[in-house]
Order: sequence, then structure tokens, then C-alpha cells
Amino acid sequence: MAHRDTQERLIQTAAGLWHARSYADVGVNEICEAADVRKGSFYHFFASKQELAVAVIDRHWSEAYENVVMPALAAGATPMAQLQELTVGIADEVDRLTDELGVVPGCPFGNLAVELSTIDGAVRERLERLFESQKELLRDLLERAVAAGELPDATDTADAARAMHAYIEGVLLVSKNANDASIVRRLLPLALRLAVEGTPAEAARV
Amino acid sequence: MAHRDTQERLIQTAAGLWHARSYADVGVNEICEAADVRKGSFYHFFASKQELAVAVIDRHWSEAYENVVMPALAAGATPMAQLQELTVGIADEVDRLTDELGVVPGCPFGNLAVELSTIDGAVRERLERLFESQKELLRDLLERAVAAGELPDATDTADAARAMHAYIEGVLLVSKNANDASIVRRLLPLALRLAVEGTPAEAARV
DNA sequence: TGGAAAGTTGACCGGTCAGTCAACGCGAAG
DNA sequence: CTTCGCGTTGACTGACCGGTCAACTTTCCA
Repeated sequence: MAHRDTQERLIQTAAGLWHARSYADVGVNEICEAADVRKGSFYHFFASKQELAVAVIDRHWSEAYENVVMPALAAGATPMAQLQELTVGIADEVDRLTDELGVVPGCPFGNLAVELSTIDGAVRERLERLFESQKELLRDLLERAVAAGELPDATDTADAARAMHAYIEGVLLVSKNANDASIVRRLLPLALRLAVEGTPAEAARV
Repeated sequence: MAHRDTQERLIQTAAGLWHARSYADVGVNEICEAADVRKGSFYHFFASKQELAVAVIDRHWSEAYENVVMPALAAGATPMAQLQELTVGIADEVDRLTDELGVVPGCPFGNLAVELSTIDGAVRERLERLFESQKELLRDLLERAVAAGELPDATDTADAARAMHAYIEGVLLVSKNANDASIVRRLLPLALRLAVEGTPAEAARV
């Protein structure tokens, strides 16, 4: 037979199953069955289940970048508008995946981080580098917002980007647990507030 | 022998192991061994591994309420200061647990939510009710802040509380993946910004 | 003092887990 | 036409999983 797309099918099948359920709950056997691949072939392409996880992570990110990040950057007129578009795009994607998978899936990276960061070093490091890229992306946006006068010059864009990234992960986590996709659309745009410094209490503290 | 604290030891041992690693990675056998309890005794007290998970969740929350929430409420002079104290108290607790467990543990509720919300309905519902309580707590604080004049009268305290709750979960998640407890202390206080409405971009959109 | 209830014990269950392996098919390159 | 190597196959391994059970000991209370 020698199908050329065996490896591809394994990655996509595992991505879907893990996103809908969890890494531990979906074993190599089930992935192979769903992808119509025999176990021997699985281990011809991947040395371990964890190695497949790394490939799945890369796949998720390249697809998310293409389907969510790039459209948002194209749609927004100003940096802060692009940020807003990004939150909307994520909400759209969550809606789409909820239909496709039958459950609110949360964040594929956050999910794997929770399950594997204390278990598998390679996965943890891959996720950390990925998170770094995502925070860089947010920070670039914020820097451009400062340059465009949408945010004060003194804005600590690094901290704000870190906070926004964590917030996005948190919103996706709680939406998954509540199994309610609408939470994402309602809550995610509030991320922009994290870029604005100086609340009453912060001022009182200083 | 008939030790009176067998059930207690199981809950505490499981709480620690699951918090440091993950639910799936720590099995009933390992918990029993670490707690010096035979498997038969385990199933005398708990009908299943998942039922122990529910007990562990309750335990985590009662301890967190006692050790983190109550001190923060006592320490803060005003509602917003109490909120600030809460973020500091969480950071303190994360530091303490990091020393105790040897890894940055993240949030016990968020961790279990990711692993079990799509698998076990009972755990998911318990966590959802718990999250509801936590959001109520935050909302009460925000309402009192509005009443005290620390926040504008028009503040949507429900949305702000939801956002802050998600943010806390997100910060704990990324700190766990980075295995860096200092992230919590640096990032968590920014939660207060989520209570302040009206960023430049939000205003531009309206 | 007796007997039920609560708690303990260790052997045991079927199933599943990630991972292995030798044999085989097949297309391409020489 | 042969050889080489990628890809495939399915049977197999040993360990471990959550969970069961019947026999036993201890505690409690009447």
C-alpha cells in the first residue's frame, strides 16, 4: 500500500483526539485505529507517544498562525484594533472547533502544558518556546500601539504581553471546564485592559 | 491496626502527588504506597479514583480559603487593597508549595479541570461550582470597591470577576509550564487592571 | 460478653498501556 | 533484473492500570 500520508494522518488524528479529550486518555492504539494505521507504522515515524505530541504541537501552531493570527493582523486598522480582532478570531475558532469536536476544547497548548510539563521535558520546552513566540507577537503589537499613540509611551509592553498571554490561556481553560464557548467571546476582548497601567489601587499602593 | 486517619492520609497524599505531577500520571497503587495504605482499604473509603479526586478538590479549597483568602481579607484596608493582598497571598502560597513539592504546581483546580473536565462529569461539575464560588468572592470584593468609591459606579463587576478568575488560572498555568514561581508574583497583581473599563481601543470601538 | 459494623489485608482480575520485532511488499535506482 | 531501503503488518511483550473479593481483625455498643 505505502500510503504517502500515513504520518500526516497520525498527526491530524492525534491533534483532534487530544484536543477533544486529553493526552492521557487517548492512547497510541486509539490514535492508530482512528487513523487506520497499524501500530508498527506508528513507531516507524515516531519514537514515542511524546514525540508525536511535539509534532502535534507544531502543527497546531502553524495552523493557528495561518487561520487566526494572520487574518487578525490583516483585518485590524490599528495595532489595538488588530489585538481586538485577534480576540474575536480566537472566539470564532473556538466556536468552529466546538462544532467540529463536540466539546469546548480549550487551548491545545495549555492542555498539553498541564498534562505534560511536569512529566516530559521535551514537550515542556517546546511549549515554552512556543509561548515565548506568542508573547513576542503580542508585544510587537503593543509596541506598535505605543508608537501609534494608542498606548502611553511609558507602557511596559513586556509585562502587558505576558499578562495578556496568561489571560488568554486562562479564558480558554475556564471555557473548557464550563463547556461553554460563549465565555470566550464575552471575556477575551477584556484582555485589552491588561495593557492599561494604573488602576486606583495600583496608584494607592505607589 | 485500624488507624483512624487512613482516609485522611489518602486525601493528603493524593493531593500532594497530583498537584506535583498530574492526575493521570499518579495511580491508585502509587497513592496507596505513599500513604502506606493497602488497596483494599482505599476502595473501602472511595468507590473510585475519581471519587477521591472530588474529595481532594474539596480539601484543596477549604485549605486555600483558610490559608490564603481569609488572611488577605483581614490584611487589606480597603476592598481593592484586599484584592491586591489576595494576589500576593497566592504568590506566597505558590512559593511555599514550590519548595514543598519541588516543582511549580500551578492551580490544583485548573490542573484537574484540564485533565478531567472532558472525561468525568462529576469532577467537572464540582469544579464548576467551585469556580462559581471563587468568582462570587471576587465579585463581592469588586462590589464593595464600587460602594467604597474605589471603582466607578457603572463597573460591570460580574464580567470583571469572571475575567480576574480566568486570569488567575492562566497565570498559574503559565508559571507551571515555565516552572518559574516568580511569574506569579510579577504578573498576578496586574489582575486589578481587569476591573477598570474603557481602554483606548474599547472607546474607539464604541 | 457477644455480635454486628467498621476497617484491614493481600491475592487476584481482565483489560489496556506504550513499545518491540521479524517478516514482508513494493517502488525506485543501478 | 536485481538489489536496496522505506514503509507496512500483526502478533507479541511485560508492566501496570483501576477495581474486586473473601477472609480476617479491631472497635464499638448493647
